[in-house]
Amino acid sequence: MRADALERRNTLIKAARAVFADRGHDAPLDAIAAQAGVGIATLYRNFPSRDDLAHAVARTTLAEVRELAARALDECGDEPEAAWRRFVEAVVELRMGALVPALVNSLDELPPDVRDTREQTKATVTELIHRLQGLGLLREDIVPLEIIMGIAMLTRPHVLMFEDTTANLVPRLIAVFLAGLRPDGVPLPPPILPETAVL
Amino acid sequence: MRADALERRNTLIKAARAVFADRGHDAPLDAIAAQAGVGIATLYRNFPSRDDLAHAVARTTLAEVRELAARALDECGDEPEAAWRRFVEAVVELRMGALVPALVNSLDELPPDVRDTREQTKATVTELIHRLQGLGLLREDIVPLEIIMGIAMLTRPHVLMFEDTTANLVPRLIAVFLAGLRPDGVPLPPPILPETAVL
DNA sequence: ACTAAGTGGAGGAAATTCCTCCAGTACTTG
DNA sequence: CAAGTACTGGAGGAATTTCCTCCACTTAGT
Repeated sequence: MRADALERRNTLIKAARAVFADRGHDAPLDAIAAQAGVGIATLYRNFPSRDDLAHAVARTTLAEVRELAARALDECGDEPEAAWRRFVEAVVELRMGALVPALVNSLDELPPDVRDTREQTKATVTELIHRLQGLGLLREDIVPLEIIMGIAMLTRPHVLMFEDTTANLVPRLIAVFLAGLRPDGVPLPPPILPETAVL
Repeated sequence: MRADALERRNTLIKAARAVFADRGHDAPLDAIAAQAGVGIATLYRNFPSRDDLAHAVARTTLAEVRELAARALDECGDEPEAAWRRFVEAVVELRMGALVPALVNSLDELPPDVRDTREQTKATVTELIHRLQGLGLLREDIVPLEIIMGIAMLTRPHVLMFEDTTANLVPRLIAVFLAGLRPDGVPLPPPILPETAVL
């Protein structure tokens, strides 16, 4: 594969993540090509179907989250509090909410490698959160999935996101959510474990 | 106006709220008519434009929220904690997230009566939250708008919402959010007040 | 400098959504 | 309970959006 072609391919994946996050999984593919500054044909050549593109987005994003969780685990020894904060900030930045439709719409026929990445990411994130629970930084009565889903929901696309006046809103809401995750909060009703989810 | 026609009109508004909440403000009007179990012509006769319908949804929903806040204020004397819980539960049930696009897309040319209802609702909700802050049940470093927006974001439509396995997720996330709203949580960064918002 | 890999975007096909029209249905009133 | 009129449903053509192929042209790599 030619070097410039590979670069364009990666640009497309990034653009797709942004557009899926902003306008949902049904966003016109033309918009993604435009966002990537690339012709529509280039998109179709790289990703014959919408699902191919969605899976590529899932693959890279999940890998990034895994990477972030692994780093946070490393840093847990020294400064667990800061490590957790940085991890959440980075995940917020990734706009994971964009992944939900891609992963859920076709959980059954998910390509094996995406499925694997998902499992690995899930394992690493779970380890991180259990570690933090052990350290008394996160409440015990919550499962990792719920935390990730909460972040995903709060960072999903939103009309107001494009307004300058509310640019500050999402971080604030995340902060409240994180405050609610601390162990000194009021107890939660017991969870029912979902099978199907982003992570 | 004939009695059955009025009833259909109300059914349409409820259906529109549900469909807007589930599929966004751009949902096809046919879907709303279908959800209401009514012909498309009936929808167009009652609401010539999409905005007319959206405004009707906003009008009734905002009025309902105001009603709920007023009731919660009444009950604050006896059992403020339970009053707050019931208020939030009811607002969650209303799927306020559906309103955001309707109110924001055209804040300028919002019909006067909707604008008025919005102001009144805003005032009552603000009073309720200030009261609860005074009672030490809610943290002081947050503005009413942020609370409502948090609930709206967490109750927005979501692919997973339709899965039985995750039916339990939203209440849990709301519970975490509420826990984060309690005054004993960690302090939040200072807010920047948004001008434009649901409430 | 040559060649094969790669590109953009025009534009017809396909799908979706809009919205009018009118023959027919069913409240209401007397 | 009959008459009249307010109201209904949904077919279907127009308008819009989205898809996706095709090919003349460009450019990276050797």
